[in-house]
Amino acid sequence: MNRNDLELIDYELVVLIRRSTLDKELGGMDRSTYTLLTQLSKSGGPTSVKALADEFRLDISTISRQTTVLEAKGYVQRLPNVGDGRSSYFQVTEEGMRRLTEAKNARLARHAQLFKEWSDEERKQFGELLARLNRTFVE
Amino acid sequence: MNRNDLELIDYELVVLIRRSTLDKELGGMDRSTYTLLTQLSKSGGPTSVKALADEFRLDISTISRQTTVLEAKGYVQRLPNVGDGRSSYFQVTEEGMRRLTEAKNARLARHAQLFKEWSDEERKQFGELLARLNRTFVE
DNA sequence: CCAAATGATTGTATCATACAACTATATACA
DNA sequence: TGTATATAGTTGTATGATACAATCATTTGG
Repeated sequence: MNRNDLELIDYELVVLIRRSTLDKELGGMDRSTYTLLTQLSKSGGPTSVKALADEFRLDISTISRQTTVLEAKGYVQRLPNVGDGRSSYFQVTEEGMRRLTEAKNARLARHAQLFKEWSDEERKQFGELLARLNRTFVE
Repeated sequence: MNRNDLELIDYELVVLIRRSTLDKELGGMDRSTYTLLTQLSKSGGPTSVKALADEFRLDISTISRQTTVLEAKGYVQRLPNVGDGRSSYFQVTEEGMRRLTEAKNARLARHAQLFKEWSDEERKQFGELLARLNRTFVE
């Protein structure tokens, strides 16, 4: 394994993370709202606080506060979990989906700009490599 | 431009950033220490608080506190700026370099593990694409 | 049936950050 | 040259995201 390649990846990941976390908003929506809504809209089934906490590797209390905010904004609604009275399920509301779509389009427009000099092949490959890295993290 | 490629990149970047920011430490060193030391060790010349703040796009006050911590730990030392009495320059100490090298090696070992299933070509390409993206951000 | 486990909420502490106020120094120009 | 303005840095204060602890309600297992 070529050490230089690893060093480059290491350094560029540090830079990327540092820069990216400076963006407090994603497409005009704060980061936690965007990621939670994205996750809720992608996850097939009903999703509890616990499930979100596991997915994001955040404390249950943190997710509990975030979902409370989302609920207050009307972006998600709470459904009773008939099988377990301690928890409930969240699902994205129509308003939430509308806002998420707006935010996502804003982000895509920005990314289209960022990647406009790249070839189709490069964009495709970059996305695939990122996905592969993320799937590896999970393990 | 293929919208699906952009969507994949968009989503995987969100996931990557979210996951990565959970790591409060990089190679046994907290994130700000690691990034500051890396920057100081890479930047050819003497580096002021202002220069670091510009580079990281953080407030001067934030960098001021971080450098104070690094100085207290003995990882950097302050040199007078003879041309300007308001500011001083920072440089990494031997101890700082030693600790940074340790941390970097720890990170590289972890990355070697993460990327062990990748081909040489994929690692090389991923590093290059990351670097390209980061250089584009700057503009 | 009761003890232990689990999901969620809320209180509290910590940390990274930005902004504001202030100090010291440098720069510009009248 | 002297003064007004700009700039670098530090410190005080506020905010937001987070973890941990305490607590409550409910579920599960012996």
